[in-house]
Amino acid sequence: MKKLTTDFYRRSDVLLIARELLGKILVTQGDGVRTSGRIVEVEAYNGIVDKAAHSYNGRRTARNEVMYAAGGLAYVYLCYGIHHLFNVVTNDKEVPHAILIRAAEPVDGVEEMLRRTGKKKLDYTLTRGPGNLSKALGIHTSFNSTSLCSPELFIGDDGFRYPPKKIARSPRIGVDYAGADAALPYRFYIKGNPFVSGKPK
DNA sequence: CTGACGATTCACT
DNA sequence: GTGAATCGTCAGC
Repeated sequence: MKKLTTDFYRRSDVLLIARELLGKILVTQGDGVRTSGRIVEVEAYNGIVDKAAHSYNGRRTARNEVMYAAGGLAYVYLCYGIHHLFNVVTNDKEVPHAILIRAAEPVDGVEEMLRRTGKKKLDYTLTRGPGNLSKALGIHTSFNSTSLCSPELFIGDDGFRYPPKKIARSPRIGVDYAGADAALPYRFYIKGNPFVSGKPK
């Protein structure tokens, strides 16, 4: 499996990168244990012109500072005081694009992921939804600003590709506050995959 | 310093 | 379908 390099992340089309992340493998590795999942659902956040993004209108704070870094870093933040949400920072320095990873299919370390989440057996809830995914992979805010080429956190390509007809797009989830931008079709997911959040369609 | 709230999830009606 | 959990962040005073 090849690690994606900074060239992959530092391109300008965040929608293209989001789509290409489908089928890639998100890996975390600590204490010698590897946990990973194949990405099946993502959402793009388009910099300063996207009202749903933390960086809307150039907003720049201690929390979202990493969105302004050059692509290839992780942006992790706490939502609702409970859930750690994992994003991939893309594009060049000073262009705050990011992609939220919303769901994956478990690949390695299922036992470890069950232990972290307190679940008894593998089912669709293990890595379905951004909060659950982060919990299963052990992602927390200390990963914020970490390089996605790190040994303990990276995204790999094992050559697997979903057929284009399996890829669907839709408006993003949970961004109703964003007015007209809430309707933008910036969510990409694998049709029919049980780990994809939201209602099957 | 204070108060409002969120790129969510889960239990319960 | 509805509401609670839970706390860091941020705007405003």
